[in-house]
Amino acid sequence: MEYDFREIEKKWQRYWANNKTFRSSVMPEKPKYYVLDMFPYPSGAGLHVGHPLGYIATDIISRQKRMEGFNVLHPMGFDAFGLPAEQYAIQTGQHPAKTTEINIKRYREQLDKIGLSFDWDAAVVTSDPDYYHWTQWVFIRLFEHWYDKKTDKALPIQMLREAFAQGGSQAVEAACTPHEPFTASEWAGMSDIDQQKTLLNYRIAYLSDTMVNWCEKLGTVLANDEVKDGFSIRGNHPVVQKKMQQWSLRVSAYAQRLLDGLDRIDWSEAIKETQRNWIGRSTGAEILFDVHGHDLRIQIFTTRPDTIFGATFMVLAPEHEWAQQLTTDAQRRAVEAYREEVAKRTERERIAETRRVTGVFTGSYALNPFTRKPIPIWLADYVLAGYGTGAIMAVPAHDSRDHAFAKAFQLPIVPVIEGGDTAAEAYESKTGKLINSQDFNGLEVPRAIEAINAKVEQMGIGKAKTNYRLRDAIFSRQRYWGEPFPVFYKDGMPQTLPDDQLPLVLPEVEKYLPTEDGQPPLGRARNWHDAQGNPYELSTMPGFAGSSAYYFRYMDSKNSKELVSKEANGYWRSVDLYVGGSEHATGHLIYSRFWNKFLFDLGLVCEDEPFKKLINQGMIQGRSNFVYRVNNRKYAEAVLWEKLNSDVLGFKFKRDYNFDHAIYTFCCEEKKLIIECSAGKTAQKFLDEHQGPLRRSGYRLLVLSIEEIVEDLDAVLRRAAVLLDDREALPEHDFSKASKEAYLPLFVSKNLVRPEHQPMEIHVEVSLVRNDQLDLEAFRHWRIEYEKALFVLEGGVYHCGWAVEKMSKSLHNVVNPDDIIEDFGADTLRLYEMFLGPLQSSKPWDTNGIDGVHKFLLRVWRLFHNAQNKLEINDDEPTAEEWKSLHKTIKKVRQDIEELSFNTSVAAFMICVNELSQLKCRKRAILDPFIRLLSPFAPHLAEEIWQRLGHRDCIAFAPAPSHDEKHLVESQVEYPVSFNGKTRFLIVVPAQHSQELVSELALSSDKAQKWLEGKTPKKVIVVPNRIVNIVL
RNA sequence: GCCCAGGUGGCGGAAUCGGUAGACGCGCUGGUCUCAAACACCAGUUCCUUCGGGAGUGCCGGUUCGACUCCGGCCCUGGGUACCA
Repeated sequence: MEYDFREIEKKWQRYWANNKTFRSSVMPEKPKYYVLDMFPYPSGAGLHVGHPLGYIATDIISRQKRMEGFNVLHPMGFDAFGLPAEQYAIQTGQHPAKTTEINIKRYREQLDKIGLSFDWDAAVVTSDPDYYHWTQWVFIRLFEHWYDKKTDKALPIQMLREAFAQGGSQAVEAACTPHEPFTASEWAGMSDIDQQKTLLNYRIAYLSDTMVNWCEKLGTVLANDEVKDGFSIRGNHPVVQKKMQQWSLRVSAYAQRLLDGLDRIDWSEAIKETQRNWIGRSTGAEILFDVHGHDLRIQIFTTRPDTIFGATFMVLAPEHEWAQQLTTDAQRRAVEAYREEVAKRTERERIAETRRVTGVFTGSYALNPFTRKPIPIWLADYVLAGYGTGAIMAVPAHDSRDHAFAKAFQLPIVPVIEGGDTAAEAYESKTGKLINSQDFNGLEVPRAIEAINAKVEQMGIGKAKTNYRLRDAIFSRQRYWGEPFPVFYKDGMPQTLPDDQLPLVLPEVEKYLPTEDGQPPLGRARNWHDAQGNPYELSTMPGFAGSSAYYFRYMDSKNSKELVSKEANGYWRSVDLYVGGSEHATGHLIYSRFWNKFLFDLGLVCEDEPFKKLINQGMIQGRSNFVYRVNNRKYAEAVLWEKLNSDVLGFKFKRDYNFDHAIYTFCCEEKKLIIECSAGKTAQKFLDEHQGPLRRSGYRLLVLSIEEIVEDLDAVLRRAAVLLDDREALPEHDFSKASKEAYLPLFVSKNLVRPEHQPMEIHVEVSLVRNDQLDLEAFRHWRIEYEKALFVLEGGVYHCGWAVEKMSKSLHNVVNPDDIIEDFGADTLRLYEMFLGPLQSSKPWDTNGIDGVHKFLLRVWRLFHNAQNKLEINDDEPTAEEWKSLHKTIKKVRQDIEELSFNTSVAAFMICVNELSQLKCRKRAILDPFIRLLSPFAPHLAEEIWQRLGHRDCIAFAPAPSHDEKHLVESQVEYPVSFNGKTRFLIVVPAQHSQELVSELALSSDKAQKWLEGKTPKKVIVVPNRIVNIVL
């Protein structure tokens, strides 16, 4: 083999590993570049070709940056805690650490084969105690801090204690769980336990009773981003709402900063928008409404205080704390029934019943603070307890949900903004003047909002308020395979472990299931308590715990004293380029920004955003292949009918011939011949029953087995022809052979399939198909039931159908990178993944196209080697043409790399190689920079050639070539000449010609005369170096 | 429903400060080489055509000397989100 990629790739992968070529360290004299891939969860299935897409892209960037003189940090690791390993452990008893280790090993092998320049010395594995030591350590800081709204940062709990001692709860403005206010003396009078309970309302990591997403099947709670449509994202199991004591992280405290930070980072607008929606900021007002006959004031939240005169009723969440008190005796039974019904309903049912309006009247009335008119108070589940104040003023005229509710329960609809037909539907637009609003009539909406807010504040019944949809993240999981909390309980109150006792290592358990009394699996661990016998927390941390600060550990992964040293963090700062899938938009990418900001507040890290630039690589979809299994009988009848009907036998046949209370498949009336198709087994029986009666009526009966029609249609037709020829001849029948193997699977090539064959589309393993042609032998061996399959071919081949679908085992379209590397090499795989299309867009994988890039690499090899496969290179001075080919490629490729447009840079390389091959260029001055330019894309090939060229250091750190404009200047310009915008011909003009001269040359050229048709042009436009357009 | 991304040959895709639409590759067709096949190499390949040319970047309209690119309206596909007041 002239280009022996197997040998070359093995050699250089070994070289890089042995020499630790890509090991990174702090080098203050060099500029840094930190490029990171979202680390994978090592699943049992291994990598398919879709996974390394982003890794290859970041590898090209890393290699390019190294050659540009940057000190590059390009690490990889494993997000190793997770449900699949634990589910597997439950099924098999195998320790999840064991399977995880095996899976990691396999991932590592697969990644190594691709030639990725990772610094494996910096690798982290989240399930490694040396790693989760720091996850636990950060958790303790989260527990030991609270969020101060005045300085807008996290502060130590000790400061909060001091503030409470001095001025009670009024002394601070903190992000906290709502609770009764207390004075300094009340604080001083609290027991230690009560003080601890109170502090939990403020801690950033806190324990509380909250409504959680409980997944019975997984036996654990899930965060909002782990649930979709009432089902768990992992495993698709039903999820219900349940109140439980759980750890949470006060992410909501950071809502505004998480929102503001988005404006300072270079992420795709789509992801930023998703995060903005998830954070869900809305500005409005909280307003108190008196309750008629009660000494209560209900606080509502609204974004439309301008519509307060249209508030004709009030709605509370069914779980609202005052729902009971507000219920009158007459309504009590109805209210209780409704509250029970709502509580029982699962999240899933609730979503399924969206748009079904339900609710119940409490019997009480609130007073509209402006009109003092009583308005009924209802309970309805379209108002959520967890948002705003859990209560709204309903304005049916200007809110569609309120409108639907008012319609359903015949409540009044009063328009207060002109411009809509509010009897029919809600007018939700914020344009128009106020009506029915006393003093505020005539004001435009924005002005009215200001005016009413001011009035509300003046009346002392409310104030402007901003709300966020973003909820605190539930942080405990009732599972085994996760980070243990560094927490023990004393007198029922949580306490964190001292730092010197970290890491708290995950204990062994004999079974990975919950205990008999419903405790999490850690309830099975022996001695799961501290030295004093205080029990440890039984929950473990969720998946996102380990991935929220991993990018800091890479900076200083061996540091056993700190999360990250000041020095390492100060040098690497934050990730310059982060690449991963967009599915993490609302999970990982929010949580890690939150952790980062928290660590920033504590002065532990120097940047408040972790990922400067983010790219979402598109999914690689699978390309499935199909075979078409047909109904044997339908197929046999169809092909036979096609022949009989096309008159090849010279007689007219009828189909579905009705005779003597029976329907026969085909009949030639003229010759009184009936042809019947029958499955082999039943053919003899059919013959015995029908032959006699038909003969008596003067008909002859030819029974054909389906098998013989399928196998040899011509022989069948010959037999029929004989019978048509000779009136007297009796058909012969021998079903002995056919009857044995009735209905062998029959597959018809794609273009021969007809709907009347009743085809079934069957996914076939894509490795059995090449260029959409089926390997029949391999297919027969694929499945035992296809061993004796019959095929109807086109031109000797079976053509498969295809479709683009998700790459998945069940669709048999998974392509393994190892196989591609075995057949074509890692450099070809790398190049082809990039060539497929833009990094960010989804595109189907099609192994068929890979020959193109492989041939390209072969041509590169031949550029340097002669027919004897010996390096052949000379030191001749390149021609202008050769210089130009090289330098335009350098310019294009380097610009494309900056823009992450790798598909076009591969195309540019191909063009360059085609040109240089054409020119038979073997000049060192051209090929030496060329191979350096190519090296980030095809590093193995480049290293090998680089070494053969006589270089002793490896190409990975050779200087990147840069282009020189002087080689790109043109002496001649080719102008397309168009008439009325339609291009007609080209003229070649010296580059220095003026526009007037170009215009004259265009008009005077021979070809122009034909298009001018003697007319004088109205106008001639010359765009320098671009185009000439003649307007007639 | 709302938000985002995207609709270009048989396929993946290229070209957007408006300036030759279809680069590059696959596939296909023809040719050279070969006993033959594979490989390799060369030529062709948007569609229609009366071989003059005409049409063409989801659809309709607009701006312009000129529109895949800008503007208005609509359709379709993919993704996200869903009673957040």
